[in-house]
Amino acid sequence: MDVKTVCLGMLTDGAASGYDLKKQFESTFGHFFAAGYGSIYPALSSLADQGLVTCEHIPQDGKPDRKVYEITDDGMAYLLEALADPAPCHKVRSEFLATMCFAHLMPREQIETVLNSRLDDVDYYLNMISDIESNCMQDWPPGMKFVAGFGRAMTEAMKKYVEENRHMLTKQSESKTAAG
Amino acid sequence: MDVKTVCLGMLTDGAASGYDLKKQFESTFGHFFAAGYGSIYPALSSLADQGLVTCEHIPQDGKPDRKVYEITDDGMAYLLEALADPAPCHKVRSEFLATMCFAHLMPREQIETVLNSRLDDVDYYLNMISDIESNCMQDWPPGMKFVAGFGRAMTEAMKKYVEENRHMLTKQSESKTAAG
DNA sequence: CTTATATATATCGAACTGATACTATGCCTC
DNA sequence: GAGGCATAGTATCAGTTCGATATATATAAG
Repeated sequence: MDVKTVCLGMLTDGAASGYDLKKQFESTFGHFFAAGYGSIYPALSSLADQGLVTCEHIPQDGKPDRKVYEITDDGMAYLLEALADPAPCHKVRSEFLATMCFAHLMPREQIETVLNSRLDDVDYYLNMISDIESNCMQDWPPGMKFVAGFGRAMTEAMKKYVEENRHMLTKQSESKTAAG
Repeated sequence: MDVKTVCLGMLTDGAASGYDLKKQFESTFGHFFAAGYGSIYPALSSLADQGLVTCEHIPQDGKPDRKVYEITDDGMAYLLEALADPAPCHKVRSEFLATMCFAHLMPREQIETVLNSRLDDVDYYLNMISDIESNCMQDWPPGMKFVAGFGRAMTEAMKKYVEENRHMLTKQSESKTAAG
């Protein structure tokens, strides 16, 4: 399940351009699967080369052509095959936790800053997920509801844990006294 | 905070080889920051080139030399600078959730398989974290305790959510009837 | 009149992933 | 005692992905 396959899946909801997909990655998919132009455009080109999508060039005044991609029958078959993976992974890559492993090497104030920025990020995601849940939920399949709820549950668990356990990292005795 | 910096951080706990670090990535760090040989060895070479670590070749019978790396004063300074990032990220990349977005395109049985494999994975991580907490916690700085607890809290939240909400995805009406 | 934002494309180097290769010892099993 | 697997130890490589940047124009805000 790479960016290519996820783009293909997004196209089951209707034809779209790379720009459209990017917006969806930023809003709906952003909290569990990020992708930038550097992944999306090559993915769409490759899908078109393989005949899994068709591409219609729609000219526009001044702006570059809009390239609108649509999934084909072959593309649908390919997608269903990809969805048959019995054990799709769920990976976390956390520079935050990596940093906190070395909290004993950091001054207390720096630790507080990092923890606060994490909580800011949590609020950002909770807002994003609220938007998903309130604005667009009607037209979406039940899977999206499950995924949004998952994001909310995990993000709230993160908030709770950080708030309740941050004191572990900021007991005076630990900061700036690596040698003592 | 890339693999290089994390390796450097690990070396603050004592000199180690690439092989040693890999074992630590698999056990202690695995649940939030994965890295394979393809990242670790180039990272250590690069750190040595920059003078952030020293490398001692220890010959062995039959086996290749053990290359034991040790952090230098420059390396320590570099690490402290890297730790000063005020907003280190925490990213999720979930093929699992991406798959569940398209659950309405999958037969019910396939969805069940995916959910069960997720719960197996959850148990695997809970065991890993229990090992961390019971075996090695004494000698470790408070940051590691925080990080292990974080992993436990998040993994338990995931388990709870999946168990309580999986029914959303497997109502008969939704499976195999994308056209109906 | 300048700056920012939105629309829309595309590329590139650096980083990372996952698999594989190579060598040697030891242990288990058929 | 031959084959397979685990452990110890190194290393590389193709394919993906990330993050930043470039190009071009319209429109809104200051």
